[in-house]
Amino acid sequence: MPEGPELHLAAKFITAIGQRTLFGGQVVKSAVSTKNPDVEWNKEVYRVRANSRGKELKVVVTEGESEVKGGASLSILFRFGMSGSFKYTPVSELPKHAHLQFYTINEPIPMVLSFVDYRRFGRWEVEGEWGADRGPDPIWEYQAFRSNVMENLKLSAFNRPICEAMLNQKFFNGIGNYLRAEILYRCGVRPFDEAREVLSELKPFSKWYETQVKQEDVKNIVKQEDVQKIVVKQEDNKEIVKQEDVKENIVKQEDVKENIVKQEDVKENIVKQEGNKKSVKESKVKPDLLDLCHILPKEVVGLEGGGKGYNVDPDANEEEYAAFRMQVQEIR
DNA sequence: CGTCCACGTCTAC
DNA sequence: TAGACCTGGACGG
Repeated sequence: MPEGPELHLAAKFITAIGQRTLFGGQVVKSAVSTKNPDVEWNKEVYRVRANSRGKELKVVVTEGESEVKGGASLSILFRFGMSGSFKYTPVSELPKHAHLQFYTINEPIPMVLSFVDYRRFGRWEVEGEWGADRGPDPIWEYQAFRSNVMENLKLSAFNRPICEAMLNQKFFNGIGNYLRAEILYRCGVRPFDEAREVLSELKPFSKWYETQVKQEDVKNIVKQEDVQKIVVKQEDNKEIVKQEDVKENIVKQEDVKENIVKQEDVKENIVKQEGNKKSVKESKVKPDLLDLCHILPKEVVGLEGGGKGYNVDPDANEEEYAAFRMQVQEIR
């Protein structure tokens, strides 16, 4: 499933668990996982935490009950492929396709944190570094992300339709098939316009982001957008997002100047254009395509847009944590 | 039963 | 720039 936001949620999930839970023993690899390396790690007690960058996630294990200077540690870099996820379950309910397993100690019930990946397209590398061929994270390194695109528009990577260029992880690390479709849809850019042409029109520094930083008004802008944005359910989402649909439906556009997108077959998902124009006027600063590469993933993660999403507050109390754990034993 | 489809890379021609 | 790499769910006959 995983695009940038899901990797980020997975990292938060792992870290939240790691703050409460002691792990111990070996890191176990499933017998069927032959392409991925063994993880040489066997400590009586260790901690886990994780962080993510685009479509990569790093798990760090450190020896002992608390992180001590000079203590042994090891990091594992994951790419999730099409179906990777982390799950936290009782050992007695070890998920099918759990290809790498971290076992707890001292929990009421023995628990296991697993990298689950039924298609096995996912990869991990021991002590792997962030992919040198992958760009900055649009959520957490927005300025760097934007410059990386704007300063490289001359490259042949931008010689292609914007919808293809947006899957290039060298520039759009964390953007996948679903996000690129949603982003294009939201900013009314025709998917098959040349990337260079679309992007050359943008400012090197985001007007939207400047406004965001300066004024605390931002919330209002975001709110306004939220009000008339249609929350597309995952199922409906798939409808729009299929490549074929993109081709067939988004290609027809009439009033380019006003960014009016006519999508004919995407019945349930048409945002009324009137509403759109209105919002553009009211909010003055309309997020551009690159802004949306920042905003949309952020919304998915639940940092914006009304407190939806998993509440993985590391400082939550035990009760909240228990509830959270029951609710979300899986984050993709 | 069968065919198609899936939030992603990889590498071989 | 096609396949290859995988499992399994949805849906058709």
